[in-house]
Amino acid sequence: MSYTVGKVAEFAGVTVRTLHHYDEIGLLSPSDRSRTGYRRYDDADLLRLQQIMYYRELGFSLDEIATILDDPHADAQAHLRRQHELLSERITKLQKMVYAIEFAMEAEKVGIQLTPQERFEVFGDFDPDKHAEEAKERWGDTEAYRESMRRAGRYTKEDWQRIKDEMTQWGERVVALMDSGAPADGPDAMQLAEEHRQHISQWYYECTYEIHTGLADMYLADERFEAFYESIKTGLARYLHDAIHANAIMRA
Amino acid sequence: MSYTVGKVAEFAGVTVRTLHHYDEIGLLSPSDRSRTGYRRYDDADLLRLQQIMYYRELGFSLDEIATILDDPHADAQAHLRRQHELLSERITKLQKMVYAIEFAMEAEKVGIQLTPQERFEVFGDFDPDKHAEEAKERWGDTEAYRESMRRAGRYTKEDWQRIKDEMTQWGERVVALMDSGAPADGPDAMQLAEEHRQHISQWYYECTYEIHTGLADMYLADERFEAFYESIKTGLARYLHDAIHANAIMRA
DNA sequence: CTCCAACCTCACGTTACGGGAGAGTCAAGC
DNA sequence: GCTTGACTCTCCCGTAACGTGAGGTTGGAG
Repeated sequence: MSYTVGKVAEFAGVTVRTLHHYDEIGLLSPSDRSRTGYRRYDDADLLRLQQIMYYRELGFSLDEIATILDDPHADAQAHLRRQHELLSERITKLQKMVYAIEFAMEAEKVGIQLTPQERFEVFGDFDPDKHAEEAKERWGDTEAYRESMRRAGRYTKEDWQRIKDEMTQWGERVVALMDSGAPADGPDAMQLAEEHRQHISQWYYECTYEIHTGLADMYLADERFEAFYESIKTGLARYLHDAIHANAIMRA
Repeated sequence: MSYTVGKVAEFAGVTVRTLHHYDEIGLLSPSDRSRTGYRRYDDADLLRLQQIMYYRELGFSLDEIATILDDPHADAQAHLRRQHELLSERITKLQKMVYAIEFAMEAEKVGIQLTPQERFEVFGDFDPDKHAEEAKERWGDTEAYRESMRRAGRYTKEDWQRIKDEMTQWGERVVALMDSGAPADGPDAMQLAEEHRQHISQWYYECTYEIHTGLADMYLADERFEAFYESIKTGLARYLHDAIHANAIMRA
């Protein structure tokens, strides 16, 4: 079975020009041509293209990919194994970025100032990246964008005042509850934790139980957050942490 | 507090040239200059740079980033929320790719032929990507690379024969165990599951319990794998699945 | 036999910088 | 106060990985 450029381009999700380019630079030359000069790709070519796309996704230049793929010591399995490893690392890195974002969101909410170094910590050791179509189409005037903008992003000053007030009140209630000696995993504390989660979901972003416990961990693990909550009341950071966890476990 | 290009470049992990470029195209112009013409970046500039880098990581062009960041309707929180969402989607996509790789590795091992469409399914809707330094440095002659190459990638024909034999033997023992009526979550089945995992770890790639259960799920969920194992013996796919899961639960 | 879609080969344009030239600037040490 | 090495400035040309036609050929459905 052999395929034309158009077909290959179609199910590989690249343009015909890209395939022409790969042919030009010798990265992927179709193993055959029709007598009229049409490119004909066979299954082996497709396998190579697949490898190319994975490595490209992982940020290698076409030159590097050529060297990698033409290494006689590495077979298909070795490539897959390698790609698996690199992908996993990349996911870990992106997860760190997600954490950093959650941190920044929370920091901004309570007004903690980040130093420039802190802002860029997560960018420690990588370079640009592309996402293209999907992201492009999403931004602009898609439904998802309007939805997210509808939910937040343009509150009035009064809204912000209300949000702050709500939060302040909530804080007072937590402190009062702590003073009353109620346990952090009791029903009242859990109720307050749930309110906190819903407050975030309503005004900021959808806060799942997972994200919420992530925040709770942050309150304890990060000295800036800990200092912030401890300055309100001694033991508050841990109390919040425990209440949020108890709540998440019960409801999830 | 204000910073020079060099400082900013340093803790943002970009080159000075990049910052010059962003200034040229008006994406990020330092809010001040010294009387001798030196660029001076303040905290607001850094915040903007941080946003730029996140969006860049997410694959937006500099043009698009400019439009996005200059949207008066979106504040810092809105950007963070949006970035969080996009990052999560991206992670999901990469996880799908990891799954696809695991699938391809397993398929190649047992000799299942993939159609071109199947090969590219995961590339459905995105474009190039870069990873740069980290990946570049890793490839070539780093310790990690040599390590992985040492472990696999250049077996002799005899090695391959041994691997195949080992696998065949193992398969026969599983079938025999099934015939004997032993339960899939019994100690013998679990032992065979563990051997399977170690076989993969030894010859192919490090197969964690998590990956192993992923494979088990694949045996049931994917009709090609199911057909493959069912053709050996009816009920084998599920038997393997259950044994691997039982083993993973016990040992983990 | 006729189309139109798909293919071909140039060939110039674009994005996001890299890298160097040539010249001015800053701060630490003598 | 002077040197000197690291840092900065503004051109400006180079590169990678394609995008985007221009102008011409082919192939298969009707």
